[in-house]
Amino acid sequence: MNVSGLIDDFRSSLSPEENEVMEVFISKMKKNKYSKGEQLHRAGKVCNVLHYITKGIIRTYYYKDEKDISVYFTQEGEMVTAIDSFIQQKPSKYNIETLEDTTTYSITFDELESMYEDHPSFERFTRIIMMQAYIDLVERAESIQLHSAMERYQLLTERDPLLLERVNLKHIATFLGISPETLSRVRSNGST
Amino acid sequence: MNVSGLIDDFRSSLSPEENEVMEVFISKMKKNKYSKGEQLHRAGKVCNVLHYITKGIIRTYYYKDEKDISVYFTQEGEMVTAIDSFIQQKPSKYNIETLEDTTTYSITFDELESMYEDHPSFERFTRIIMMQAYIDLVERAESIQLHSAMERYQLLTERDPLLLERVNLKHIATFLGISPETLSRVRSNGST
DNA sequence: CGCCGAGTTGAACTGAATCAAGAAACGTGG
DNA sequence: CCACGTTTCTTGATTCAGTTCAACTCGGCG
Repeated sequence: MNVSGLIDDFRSSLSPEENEVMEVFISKMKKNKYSKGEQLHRAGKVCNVLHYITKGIIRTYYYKDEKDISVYFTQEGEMVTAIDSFIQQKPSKYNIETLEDTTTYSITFDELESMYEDHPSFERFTRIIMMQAYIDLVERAESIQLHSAMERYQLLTERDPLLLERVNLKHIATFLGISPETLSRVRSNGST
Repeated sequence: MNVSGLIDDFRSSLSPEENEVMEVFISKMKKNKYSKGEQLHRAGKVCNVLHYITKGIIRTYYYKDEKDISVYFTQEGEMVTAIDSFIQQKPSKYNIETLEDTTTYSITFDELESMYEDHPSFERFTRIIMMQAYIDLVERAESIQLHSAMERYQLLTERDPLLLERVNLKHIATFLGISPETLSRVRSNGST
């Protein structure tokens, strides 16, 4: 899960009483600091924490036949959790690690559930986030299905040029669904 | 958007007062009948209708470089809308058509919004649907990224063998992200 | 009976993976 | 701050899965 802009964007669209609910939400969040290379979540475990990143960058990945496949990169202003596990509270297939020193604010699954109980209007927050996340994912799925390695790389450079500075190319490669060698060639050829 | 089982599954997990909200929801839905080949939505228009299918099958597709690409097939017990448009009320890139004579129950975007207003707990309905849809889509995106044409075809035959009986192979092919020729070969080779 | 779309089959071609080797960058300890 | 080993990235040669183009088959349906 990986939603842009989110909290600020969301809050600006809120009514006063909704904003109050958001205050409660934010007050429940706990600050965390992680150093580069730290593991936030391991595959096989149940993930019950949702992180909002204020500094740093986090990689979500898993193993497919021994090979490490990157699924998303989550940066400042975005949220990350092992989504498969968090939603259903079942063991996750994903690993989550920091790629830089990172600061997050986190909330647990239980706290979130109790938010829904106490403040039904808070469901709206998650609904809107999920919808946006869904649309982003549709775009990603289609980009993999329909675009060549070259096109996918170019789309990424347009959408998030900074990411290439922050993340190893081998991770970018698996994220794009291509081999590191192909990514290298795509980058040196440039135009075609 | 394409969620399995949904209304029945969902209702069985509801508390009495939640079930009441669902009654309101259902009472707002309007029955529709379409014949085979009818167009439910056209790309470029804003889609403000959500359909729940009780009979028939519907194909969502769009054009990429003149080519018709199938995105999903929605069957009985599932919901369909031009998701990109419905969520944000912007013009859609998708077309939606029936592949058989089809019966649906539909609700408009405005009615749904007013449901949220009047019954905040209804947000939960959409939240849970979106989450499930999200997880399904993640699986689909990964299947395209990581599996060969053969594997994708086999996954589909396991997950939904009936679909192959109801849908032209050329549509199955674009849905799987392969050419009709490759699909044909995959089907005749069988094992490998 | 002949047409038409759907599906199959064959041959040539191509984008990307794989395998292998070398170059560059990185970081850790002395 | 340099030296060394490790990891990351590039480059080349080969191979392969899947596309494209083209011809052909089959099953309706006017």
